[in-house]
Amino acid sequence: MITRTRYNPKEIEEKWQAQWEAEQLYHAPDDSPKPKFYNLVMLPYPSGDLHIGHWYNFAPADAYGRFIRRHGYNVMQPIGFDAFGLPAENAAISRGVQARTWTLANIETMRRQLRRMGAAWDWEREIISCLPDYYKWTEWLFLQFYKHGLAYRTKAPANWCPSCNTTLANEQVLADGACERCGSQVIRKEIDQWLLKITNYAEELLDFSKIEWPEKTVTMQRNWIGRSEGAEIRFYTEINGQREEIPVFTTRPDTIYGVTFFVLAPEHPMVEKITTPEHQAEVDAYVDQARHMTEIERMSTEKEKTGVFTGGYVTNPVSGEQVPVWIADYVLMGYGSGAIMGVPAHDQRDFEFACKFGIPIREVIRPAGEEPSDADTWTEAKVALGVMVNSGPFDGTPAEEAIATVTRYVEEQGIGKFMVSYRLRDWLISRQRYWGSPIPIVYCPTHGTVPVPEDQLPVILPENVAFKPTGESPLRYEPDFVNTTCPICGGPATRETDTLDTFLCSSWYFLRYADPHNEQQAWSQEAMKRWLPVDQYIGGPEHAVLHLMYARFFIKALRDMGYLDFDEPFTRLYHQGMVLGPDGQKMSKSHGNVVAPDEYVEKYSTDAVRCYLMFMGPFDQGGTFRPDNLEGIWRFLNRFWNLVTESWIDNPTGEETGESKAIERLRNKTIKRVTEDLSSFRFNTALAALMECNNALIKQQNEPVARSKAYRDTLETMIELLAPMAPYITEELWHLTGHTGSVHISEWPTYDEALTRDETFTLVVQVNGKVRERIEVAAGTSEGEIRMMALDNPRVASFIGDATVQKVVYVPERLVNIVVRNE
RNA sequence: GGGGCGGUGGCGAAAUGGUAGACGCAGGAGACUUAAAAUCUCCGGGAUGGUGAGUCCGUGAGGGUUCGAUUCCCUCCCGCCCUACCA
Repeated sequence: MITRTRYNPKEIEEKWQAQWEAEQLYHAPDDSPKPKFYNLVMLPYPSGDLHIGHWYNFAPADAYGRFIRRHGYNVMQPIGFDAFGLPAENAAISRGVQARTWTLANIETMRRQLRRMGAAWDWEREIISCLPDYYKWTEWLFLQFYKHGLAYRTKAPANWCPSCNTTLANEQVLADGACERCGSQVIRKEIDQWLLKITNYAEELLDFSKIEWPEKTVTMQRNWIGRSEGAEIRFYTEINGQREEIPVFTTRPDTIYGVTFFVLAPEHPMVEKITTPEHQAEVDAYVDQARHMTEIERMSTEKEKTGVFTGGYVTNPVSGEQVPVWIADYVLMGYGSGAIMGVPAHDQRDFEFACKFGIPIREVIRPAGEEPSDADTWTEAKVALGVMVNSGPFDGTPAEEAIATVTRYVEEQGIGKFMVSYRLRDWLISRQRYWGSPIPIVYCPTHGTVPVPEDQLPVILPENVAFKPTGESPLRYEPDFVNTTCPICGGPATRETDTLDTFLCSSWYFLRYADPHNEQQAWSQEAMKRWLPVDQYIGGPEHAVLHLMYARFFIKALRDMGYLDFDEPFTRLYHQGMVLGPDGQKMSKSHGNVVAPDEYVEKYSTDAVRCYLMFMGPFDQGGTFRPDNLEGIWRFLNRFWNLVTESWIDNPTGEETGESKAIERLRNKTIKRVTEDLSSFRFNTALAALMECNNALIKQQNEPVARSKAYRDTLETMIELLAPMAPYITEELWHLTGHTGSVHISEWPTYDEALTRDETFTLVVQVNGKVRERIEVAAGTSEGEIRMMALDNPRVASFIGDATVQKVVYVPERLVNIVVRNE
């Protein structure tokens, strides 16, 4: 027996939150006999506020996890915090609070917000990457990479942000050369740094055959790795009577006879040797100028080509011709060999360079059927493949064979070889910052670089540090941290004071969720077997090439070290869209259009906000947050609440029956629609189906059928179907209608395919493709009868008139199209 | 420059070869109310029509394939996102 009540979100949300936690309803036990499903969202940074973007990611992901769980899976849906990183440090500098204190306070706030969201998080598995029980294993992982030769230290040009006083990965520098975090202009600087050899895995990372990922993400990773096939050809010169070779990488060895100049990157070691005294000053000035630019600036295509002649010459090993050597910043030290052969006729960049500096342009490739022309009159390079011309013994080699022929030739002559080059570069992981995982390395005057023994991990990050605007890690000024003893000889030694890129922390956190409290190991083999890989990963497309590639690299490297036995971390991946501010612009503080979800949770309810975000439009497309539209969901939830409670009041026992076939059909159709929609992340149409069902039931609320068992069953089914999206209201209604267990562990409703079909259907009759009549026809009527009905229909007949019927197209249960022609 | 996604009522959208606009917002009219809010009922692409049955037009523009195109193909326009001297 229930009494009439109003939908009171605050009351029921708090009640069920407490109840679920007391029951540990969302804990995924390690010993369940059910099949596992690992449903993962990207762990948030603890900024101290769970913003609308988090909601848009997490709420639908949660609905999906809940949906899967109802199909009998042991769903693991963990949450944690990516807690190292710059904002904490900036807060420490600007407000004088400790980074750790600030971070942990933020985590506390976000935990509250995450709970209120009503997602089925398994809090037992929470991880916080800035706490020693987690970063101990991040350090341990670094040591494994080091021991297996995948971590190395070298002097490397680094992107350096003068404002943040830190190095940045290429990926963290914006296209205009600005720092991703603070927007200041990034410069280049050479310092000793640690890198991981992700390039060892370039080839394997190009294999996406074992994962179901969005095509666009696969494409982005493929482009990022940037594999190109070509040849290395060694040009040579003589300096002080010594033969010196300078290799170039080219994808177009067939253009070798078109080489009219040679370019070195300004940082190329040969620059010093090859420059003649009379060009020294000019070259020095240019090199110096290049150093002050970031790689991003240098790569800007907008910029006009610059460069200077070194005075030196090299010999083309194929043609024997001597060409001048220039230096120019459009040649990058980090790609290929840092030197190129200039072929202005057939490469646009070389063409622009040659035009600017008056270097000859020589045509050596001619597309089939094209007439010879004067290269000096060209306005752009001819980059298409073609027959080799002006190429000595190679003249006449057809387009299809040209590249292979020249490659084979240079191999035979021992002056070059076939080569694959990648755009991908090693991953720079050193950060001259305090708030990150320490790098467990000690520098000993006698033994050099010594890894901290594993039994001495973790190297603890000191908690009280002084920040100085020196550009070096504050750790450098912590004598208790810096000064240590050598693990080998026990003599005085110093610690590495750089910390690890936070992308390292997030490259393995999903492994730790499977075994979060293990004090002996980063993870156990049993935990890996039980939970990994991740079945469904949901997060923003902005991580397509950073996090998602680093994580793939980690899994492959750890597999090769023997710590894992699978190849890919995330089997299926889905990218949600972006929520825009009410003005349709990207949300940002400067625009003043940031939406705070808490405000709407307060005004309406958690369920309303969750459902609104899912109803907004397709999940992968995002959309504009329109506060007015929340009204619609709010009304729906209230109307549903009222319908259920009133129905149970009016008909407490539910024993009466009546003509209810139509209701049964509605129930089955709705189950089918919602099930199919949720399976493919179409939350918007799933909710629309539930609204339609609700509207249909409300229409019949005062009719006898409302007292039927079928009507009540349909309402119960609706509670069950809505539960993944609106967990609180459905749980309350589930109990109000007499159930005892949680709706969230009830079995997902099933439907009878036969009952999803109506007894009649509307037959559309077209004449020449235009709708002319609609006829209600009983299901199962034969095709012959239907054709007859259509042709005999008086309205249809009037449109046919005297014309001759050419053809009658019949689409079962849908339409008849009568094709006629006037004589 | 390259790659991707998108363009449908006043607005968010639905329909992926078969009734265009489901569902929802905003709006209008009415009911209830002393009144307002809430709630409920009805209306709603455009043109045309004794504004009645109906007819014609309509999914960014143009063309094509098809009995039939929002959906597939080609050309173009616009918007957003990613990427960018990678030899």
